[in-house]
Amino acid sequence: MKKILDIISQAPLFNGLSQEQLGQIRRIAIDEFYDKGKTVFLESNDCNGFYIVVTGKVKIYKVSFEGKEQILHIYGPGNPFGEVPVFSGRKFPANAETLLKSHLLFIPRPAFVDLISEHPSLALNMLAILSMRLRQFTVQVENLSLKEVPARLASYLTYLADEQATGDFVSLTISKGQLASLLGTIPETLSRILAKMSKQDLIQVEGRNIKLLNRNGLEKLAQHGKLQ
Amino acid sequence: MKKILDIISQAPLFNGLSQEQLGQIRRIAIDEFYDKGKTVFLESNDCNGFYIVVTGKVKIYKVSFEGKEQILHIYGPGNPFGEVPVFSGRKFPANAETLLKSHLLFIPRPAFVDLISEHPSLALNMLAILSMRLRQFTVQVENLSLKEVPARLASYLTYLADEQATGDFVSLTISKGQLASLLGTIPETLSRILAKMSKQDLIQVEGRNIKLLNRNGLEKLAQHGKLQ
DNA sequence: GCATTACCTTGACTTATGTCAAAAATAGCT
DNA sequence: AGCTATTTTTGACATAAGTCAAGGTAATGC
Repeated sequence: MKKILDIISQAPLFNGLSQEQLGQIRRIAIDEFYDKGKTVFLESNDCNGFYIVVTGKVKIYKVSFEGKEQILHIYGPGNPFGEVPVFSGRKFPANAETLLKSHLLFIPRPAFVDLISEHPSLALNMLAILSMRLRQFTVQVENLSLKEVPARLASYLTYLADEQATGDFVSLTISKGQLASLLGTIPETLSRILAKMSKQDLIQVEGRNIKLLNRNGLEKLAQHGKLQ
Repeated sequence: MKKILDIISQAPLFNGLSQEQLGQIRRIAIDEFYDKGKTVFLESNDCNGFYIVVTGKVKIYKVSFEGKEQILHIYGPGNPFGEVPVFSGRKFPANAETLLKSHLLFIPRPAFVDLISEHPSLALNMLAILSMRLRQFTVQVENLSLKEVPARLASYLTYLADEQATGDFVSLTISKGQLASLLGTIPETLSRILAKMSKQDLIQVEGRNIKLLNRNGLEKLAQHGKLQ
């Protein structure tokens, strides 16, 4: 119980709220527990609230008619998701599924809209979160439309290295198949490109652990490089 | 002067605001006038406010290292743009350029943040707008990653027909080159696909005017069809 | 009205990436 | 550990869409 309040108190969405206000949030939130690989919602579902990840991991994704999947986001502890229909009405824009056993909080729409109307800083926090997501989407569209798969991969690897702050060692937190889906490609293509990048001594792959051997080369590739 | 207040009073962002509040907005807004084809901002620029289109048209776009352009949005009268850095800080996520001679309002960040803190409905309006944009981005990512160009085009044409509510006649409001950029392709490819769709009696093209001859076929193509 | 520019179309060619199939490696389970 | 299921890799092949280049059409300005 204490742990939950810890996590939500550190979430950017609740940044700057008082203990009293956090208590209000906790009181309207409903706990939901999911096993790995379970659907949280589908894009056809109606929505009357949004979710926050307490523990675990959730992917937000679209699927084509032919069955190809594109991951839009992967969210971990502290991240809210499914808020779009709270403010714009209508259905969810995509599907959500757990990647791990997960504990989620469900925040019902009406109670949250009341809260946000009372607390301007909550509204500003939510505006900041949605703005960050718009920013991420512009990067994703840019990557999909203007860059080839090797550049997207290089970009992801250097991003991960920065995030994990573990020097030139990176460890994937998702399977390579899921990474392919996140990068907008398929496992076969990703596998081939990892092999090529290894052959050119840009990286060294051992399962999910990847060592970046030539950070500079990767960054160039991420911007505009070709892989021969 | 009266006309400007008319336009901003009808913008979804200012939905439900009183005359007094609209007057406040007008007072903090700064008029800017641009010729066709002028840069409003670049993604490297710092931001201390956002814009609203009064008249004209603005494209928001990214450019690859090789010079290929991807349009993210096209905004007309009443639409705000460039709000992302107002709430998330940092630089603009993309570039903005006028497609027509345009009259814009620039809303300085500090004054707007004050207003939004005072008026919860303004905050909720902005949340609704950002949510709609996130929704549009999920569609754009889906289109780029999971659909081929013919499907994207068919999707755009049926969308336009619905929006223009002019039966099966559609008229492009942008050049075919810009349309190619919006769909994430190049003019040559778009031209070929328009020719193919004409040959299959799906559409009939005369300059920027397109007649949809087989709405059902186009809708099927938009979902999962192949064009032979 | 004509010239200049921008826009659009068509053709021949290249290439990145997807498809299908099968083998290899890894992870998970009893 | 040993077996199964999943994930990953590799190969041969197909194809959508990009590149380069040239010609045609439409629009704009003097």
